Amino acid sequence: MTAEESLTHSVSFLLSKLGQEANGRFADRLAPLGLRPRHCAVLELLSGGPLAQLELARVVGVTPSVVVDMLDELEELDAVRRTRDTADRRRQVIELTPVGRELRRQTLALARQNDDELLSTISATEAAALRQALGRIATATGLISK
Amino acid sequence: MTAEESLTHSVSFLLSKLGQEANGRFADRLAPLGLRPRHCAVLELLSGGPLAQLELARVVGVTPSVVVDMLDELEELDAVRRTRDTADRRRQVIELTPVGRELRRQTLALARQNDDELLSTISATEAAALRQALGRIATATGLISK
DNA sequence: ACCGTATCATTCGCAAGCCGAATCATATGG
DNA sequence: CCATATGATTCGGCTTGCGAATGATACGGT
Repeated sequence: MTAEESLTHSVSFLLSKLGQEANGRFADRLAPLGLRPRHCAVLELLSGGPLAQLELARVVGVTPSVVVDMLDELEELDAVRRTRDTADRRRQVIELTPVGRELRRQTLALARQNDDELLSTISATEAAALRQALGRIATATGLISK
Repeated sequence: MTAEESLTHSVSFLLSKLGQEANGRFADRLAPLGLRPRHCAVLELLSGGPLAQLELARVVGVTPSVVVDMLDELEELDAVRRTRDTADRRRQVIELTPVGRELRRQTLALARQNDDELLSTISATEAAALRQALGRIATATGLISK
């Protein structure tokens, strides 16, 4: 019963395992849309307004070259539009298209489904506590913006 | 305040992100020992007694070929010993060496350190709730054995 | 006792995902 | 007007995992 007796009961281990699991399931749900989890963060960010690629890279936490690939794929789906910034023609301003907005709406619904599935085995109060604790840690470690 | 308004507040997203973060930090702590997170699960399992490689693969949730690599690395560190099963000479019986036991002890300590760091930003009661919720979900989804 | 089939470990080549360095266009300051 | 900095892009490489062959050994049927 002593919670720390084994690695498999450490929060770090559980977090890592469950994180993979959650991500995998989410990926499965996303697949029919032609999206992968990492695209969702981009759609999410862009829903707040247009951004330059470097900003996107910084906030999402990946290399600029990765952003290029992701945007290529999103552009392929007509989800985003790249337009040169007229003020600074080096920058690409990335903007959500109506298709992109709709896709984002769907990813949110799928995320909720995924949550429901994952949390179905615990009580509502436990789920609420979990959500709160995760949110607090994520903000404290700077993983999510506000 | 409505928790589901954005993707970044879904449990799936937070779990995935924090899982990566926890894993990354754990990996950093492990690096000086010459280990990576995935090795820890193996050390942990073997601490319960010798196992065949296929069993290891099944429980850890990776391909047999991956187990070969991991064991090669652990053997390089003198942490495990491979011996042919005399009853069935196809099987390799994997056993922890004293070095392996010591390494496992250290990985546990590092996992605790990692937990403390991650949980330092939330209260003890929140941390307990988090640990409980994660454990429940992990067992329910069959991610950890008992 | 022998042969075909199944099983375990291992090797090998492959694909995905991400990074860092090099490149090109454009901007900015002296 | 030139030197330097910056944004996007391309390219090559590294890591990690998988799945398909391979080789050794076991096992069941005849």
